[in-house]
Amino acid sequence: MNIDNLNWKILKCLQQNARQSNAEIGRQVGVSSPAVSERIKKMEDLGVIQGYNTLISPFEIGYQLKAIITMRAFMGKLKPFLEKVKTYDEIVNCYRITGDENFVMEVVLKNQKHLELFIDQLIVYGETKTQIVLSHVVKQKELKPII
Amino acid sequence: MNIDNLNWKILKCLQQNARQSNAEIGRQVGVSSPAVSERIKKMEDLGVIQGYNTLISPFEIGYQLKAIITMRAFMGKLKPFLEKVKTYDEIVNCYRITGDENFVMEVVLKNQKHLELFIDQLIVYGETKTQIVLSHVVKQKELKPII
DNA sequence: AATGAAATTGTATAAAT
DNA sequence: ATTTATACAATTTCATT
Repeated sequence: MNIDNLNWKILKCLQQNARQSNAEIGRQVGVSSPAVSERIKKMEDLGVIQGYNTLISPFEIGYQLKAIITMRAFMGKLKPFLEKVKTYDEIVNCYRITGDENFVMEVVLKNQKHLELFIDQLIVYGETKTQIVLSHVVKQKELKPII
Repeated sequence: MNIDNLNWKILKCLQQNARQSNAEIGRQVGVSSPAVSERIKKMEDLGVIQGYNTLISPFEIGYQLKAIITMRAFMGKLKPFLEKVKTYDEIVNCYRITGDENFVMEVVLKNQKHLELFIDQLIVYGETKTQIVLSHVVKQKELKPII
């Protein structure tokens, strides 16, 4: 899809605050609200916009620990893990990657005990490496047009 | 903050689609729209809700590559990198982590050449390890209440 | 802390350019 | 593809419980 300047402005608004009204976006980008509405709908239909999320502070709702867990699946366990991975509430994001390791996951946990129990579940599928998150230095940075 | 059952239901709705109206959420959870509005506002003020994002497909807008880059900062380069990291448009997320390595980043890139140029910028600050993302197996999974 | 009602604002649709 | 007009829906504010 060719994303023109106006669509980029709309995407910028939506990335900053997805809950803004179309009328408010229209005011910021200089078109009417039906124009905004139609362009957003088209970008949704074409898969440019994949959804609207709410960012929740894991800490505030009781998840005291965040970790990055990298996993190298055991022989024959990659496919079973691909099925299982969707069922873990702890895994917020999981990427399949190239290299020695097969998966990198962003996980949220209540405490150390929860981490231990969670790793115990993973080691059925592969060898894991756990890195505890100290801080979120760059958070869901907005995507910009490619020059 | 103590998040009661009703707030959890509201958060569930907002996580599924942040652009739903308060009236629509109210219908789903069984309260009036001013009640939804007030509870959302309180959760925003208390930092439980940190914002509303739009999920954009990097591929559709011309970022053909996604990578996970892990970095071990050189002596004396950790603090300078903490300043610099916010300025890179390629870095969508960056976590500071425990262990041998200091940062793990999720980056979006146009192509291989862009990746090469980007890594050239990073190696001023530290030693990097790049893992190319093959697929996004679990995508921004919704946070659930802790039992 | 939630509701109901009134005023304001936003959305959706259709007709026109 | 966008605007304007219009009918309908949602939001905000506030009095009430």
